[in-house]
Amino acid sequence: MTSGSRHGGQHSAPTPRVRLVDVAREAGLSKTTVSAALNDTGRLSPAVREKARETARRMGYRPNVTARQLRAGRAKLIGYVVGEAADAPSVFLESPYFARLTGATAATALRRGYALVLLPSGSLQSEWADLPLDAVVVTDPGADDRIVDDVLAAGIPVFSDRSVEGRQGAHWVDVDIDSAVRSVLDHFRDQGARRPVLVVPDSTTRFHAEVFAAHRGWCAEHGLQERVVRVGEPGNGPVVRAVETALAGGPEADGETVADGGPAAGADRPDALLVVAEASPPLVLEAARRHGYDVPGDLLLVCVSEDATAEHTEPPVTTLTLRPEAIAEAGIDHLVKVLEHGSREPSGTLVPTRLDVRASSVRKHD
Amino acid sequence: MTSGSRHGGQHSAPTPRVRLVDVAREAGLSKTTVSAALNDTGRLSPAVREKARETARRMGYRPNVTARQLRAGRAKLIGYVVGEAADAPSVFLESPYFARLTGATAATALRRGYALVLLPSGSLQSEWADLPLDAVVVTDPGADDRIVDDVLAAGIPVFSDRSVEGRQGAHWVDVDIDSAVRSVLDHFRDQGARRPVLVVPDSTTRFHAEVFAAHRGWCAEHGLQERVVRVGEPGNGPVVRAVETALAGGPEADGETVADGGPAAGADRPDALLVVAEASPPLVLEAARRHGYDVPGDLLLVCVSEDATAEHTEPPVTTLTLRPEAIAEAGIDHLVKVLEHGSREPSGTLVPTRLDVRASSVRKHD
DNA sequence: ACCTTGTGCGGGAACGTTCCCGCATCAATA
DNA sequence: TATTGATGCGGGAACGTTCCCGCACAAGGT
Repeated sequence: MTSGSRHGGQHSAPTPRVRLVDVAREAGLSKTTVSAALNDTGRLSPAVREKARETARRMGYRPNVTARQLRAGRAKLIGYVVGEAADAPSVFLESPYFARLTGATAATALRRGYALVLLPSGSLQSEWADLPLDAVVVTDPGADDRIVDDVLAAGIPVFSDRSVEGRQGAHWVDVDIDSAVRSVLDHFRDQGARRPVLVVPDSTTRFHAEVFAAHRGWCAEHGLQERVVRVGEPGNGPVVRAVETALAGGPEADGETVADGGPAAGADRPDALLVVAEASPPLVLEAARRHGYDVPGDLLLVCVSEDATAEHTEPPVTTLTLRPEAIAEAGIDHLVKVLEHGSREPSGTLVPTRLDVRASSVRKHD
Repeated sequence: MTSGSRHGGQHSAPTPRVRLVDVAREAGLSKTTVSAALNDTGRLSPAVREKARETARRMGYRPNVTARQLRAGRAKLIGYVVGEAADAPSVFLESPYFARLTGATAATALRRGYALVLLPSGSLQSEWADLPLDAVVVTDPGADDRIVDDVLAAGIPVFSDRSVEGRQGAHWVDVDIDSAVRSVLDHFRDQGARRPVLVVPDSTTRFHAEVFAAHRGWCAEHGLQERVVRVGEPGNGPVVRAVETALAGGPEADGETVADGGPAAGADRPDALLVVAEASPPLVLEAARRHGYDVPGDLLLVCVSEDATAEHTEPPVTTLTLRPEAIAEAGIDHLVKVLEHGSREPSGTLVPTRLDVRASSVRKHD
């Protein structure tokens, strides 16, 4: 047992990786000294320090991260799950919002020294059970989602949205969707619209429930009829059909339901449309045109979307961005604070949105 | 030093986690026995096995994954990088192709017992250096990309596309884009098109180079003029402008260049369009309409895209899908084979594509 | 009666690192 | 010359697990 094939020799000793002791022996030093030299700690003479470093470099030494982690007690790993739609496995990334949120979260985490492990929605706990996760980020958990409970039960801190507020070991960052919805409705009103209609998914997500509530509140305060079309399932098809329902008249088949007074035809046609469901702006625009609307002449349009196509349509579509990058940064910052400074406060952060006003929601001056 | 606050006591001993020895002591057994009981190995009497399990359950024992990994020598962790566009940090997920590929890779890997760590493009090696990665998956590395070299130099196996073929420690899975491009051109020809034009990014990616080569080969074999418009940068804006260049006539400003004989106006107008650059199908369709084309009357259209909006346009757009799920599965299967069965073969796998023919590329029968 | 075989469990090393010490050595001071 | 203090380096434990052994004891055969 000299160099190759240590433990239970496989067949051809893939790469008898060089350890700290190997470097130490080669350099005629102790592993303690070499460790100190490489980590720039301890009291060492410059000569010895350089000798250790040079030897390590020459031998191609790379520290064993796992051993380090064991010593340190933390793996600097964060799990990342998107709740909701556990039935539609791993399609979540197709949504521009989640795509950008995911990318930004990974990048921010890495800059703070943490790596993000992608956990597809609906992952069994047996699958992430043997990952040394320091925390788990759960974005948009469904109301009946098991994942949050499972992770908390495993003793792992959870970072999610406001729906986990108050639970032991759970922290949250959320978007200020109440103000956002109100600001869009205000914008519609400023532009002269009096019959705005809202298209929103009929999901168990806290986010969508809050959109609905904010809209209801605003309508009540302004004495306006509440016009809502709810979309049964995600995807461009259902959303486009819901938009058509909203624009054409009464409720139709296919999962959509109309709450309270639905939009009516004729003189009562809607004059503004707020689409909160994730849908491609060009498709929404096309649907409006098919139903004889001129945007923004007859209909003001705002989509809650991160879809970049919005600025390339004719007219460009006004979007309300949730600023996923800002959410990611706020979330990771909060996480690091809790994990490293033992911040016991289960407080949360509210991130503001931004309305990018484009031609689709600005009334023409004629 | 009894239970709480072992090493250098922090301030309030967050959670003095229960270890194997704690369970053992509590149950009046040895750690060896408890370990065997929980892992269902060794020779134990049913009574003892159950006692150990019950005690562990009662005490809320959860094994330390890091220690396990140290013993096992592998962390079952795979890095995942998207090369190219290191300048546009972490936007890659917005492309439906990469989004689906990423999701599918994560899901497949997890099913095989590996977890995926998301490494934003342009990550410094100092950032992933202290991750216990068993392998790194690099999708679409740019020709001058440092990442592949860095990872290989770190002694970590790389799984990428065919561009890494032949390099020590590198393995590949690629898409059969040559056949794919030819099949689309054949399809155009079958539908009566004689002046197809190709829109392709001007990138250093192997994929795009191969698209260009396949097109050139097919044109030469069929004695057709080679019509190509290259797109300088990614994004819907540039691609749409490139499409307009292709449809309108000669080369224009804004980064596009026309190789060889560019598409001409008048009677020589193109009658088929193959867009390989990632772009929103509705936007491409709209651009064609703006230039007076009827699709598929005057112009057959095929997009290489995973964008789900393609089936919701009017007419629906024919797409060539690279089948990201299939690529992911082939890649991970190959990876597991190499990592676990020590398969030294640096061979690769070629995954076939699929053409989803829709109305946009089928000539009307009149 | 002894030797063998098998079963049930525990001791201890190993995985590779970090870090707390302790022991030399040497300069500076009494 | 003896005492202190600082400096430079190494020994060994610890992190929490798995797994190779070895030991005790019981049962079966001669």
